[in-house]
Amino acid sequence: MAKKEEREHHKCLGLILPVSDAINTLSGKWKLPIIISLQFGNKRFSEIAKDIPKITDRMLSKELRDLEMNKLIKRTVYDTVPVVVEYSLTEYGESLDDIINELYKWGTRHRKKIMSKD
Amino acid sequence: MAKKEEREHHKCLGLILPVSDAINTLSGKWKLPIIISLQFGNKRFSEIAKDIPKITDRMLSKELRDLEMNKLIKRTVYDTVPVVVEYSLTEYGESLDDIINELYKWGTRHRKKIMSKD
DNA sequence: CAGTATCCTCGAGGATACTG
DNA sequence: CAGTATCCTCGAGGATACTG
Repeated sequence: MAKKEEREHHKCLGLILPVSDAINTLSGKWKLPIIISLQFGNKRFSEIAKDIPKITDRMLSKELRDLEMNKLIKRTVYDTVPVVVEYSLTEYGESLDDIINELYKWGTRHRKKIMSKD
Repeated sequence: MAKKEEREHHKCLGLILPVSDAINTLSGKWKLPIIISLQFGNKRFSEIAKDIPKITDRMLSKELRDLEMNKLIKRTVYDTVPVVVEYSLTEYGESLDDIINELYKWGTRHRKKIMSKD
């Protein structure tokens, strides 16, 4: 009967849609690396830049704005002389921890697999 | 002392590099949706296409080849008349389960957050 | 230090038509 | 059914120079 396939398809869609949402919000080379850098503490623009290999100022600036709009990080300007700008994870940004951990575990194994082969 | 920052930076890099590897291998709109579809059982080309909203034949074909090259899925041709082609997850592909689960959990919450706001 | 402005490349992804 | 071939768009991301 076709009923079963239909039910399966709906269960499948129920997984695909949220996963696609996550992919869209976290897409690109830099968003997760930036989050990871901030997991090690609040940081200033140039400190994040130093943490992430090959990122350009332009991309860092762009992605920080994007992450801030999505409430994943917070930008704080301290009214000192000279001005200090600090970025930090929001609680929402911290909730990415589990995803990052799983990506880390899988990526580590994958890296080994690739390295050993070629 | 600078020693501490250096150590922190290395720990940070140790996370960023494998995560970036994972991102590279799984990049794009379609790879994880395809994997998810195959988590529900072995499927034929057109069955996967039906599962995934908006994917085109061209992209499905391209991504299937890519996933096969990375040993995440397996393509089997049955020598029947007419020929039947079936795709399945490899064990390695199944190891993406945890990542997908975390993305699903986070994506579900994120979806709700977005929906309620605008 | 913390960015912005400008210009550019290239590849992901879509549209459409076709095939053994 | 299971794709391939061709053509095209657009935006992610890089390079470089500049600024309060």
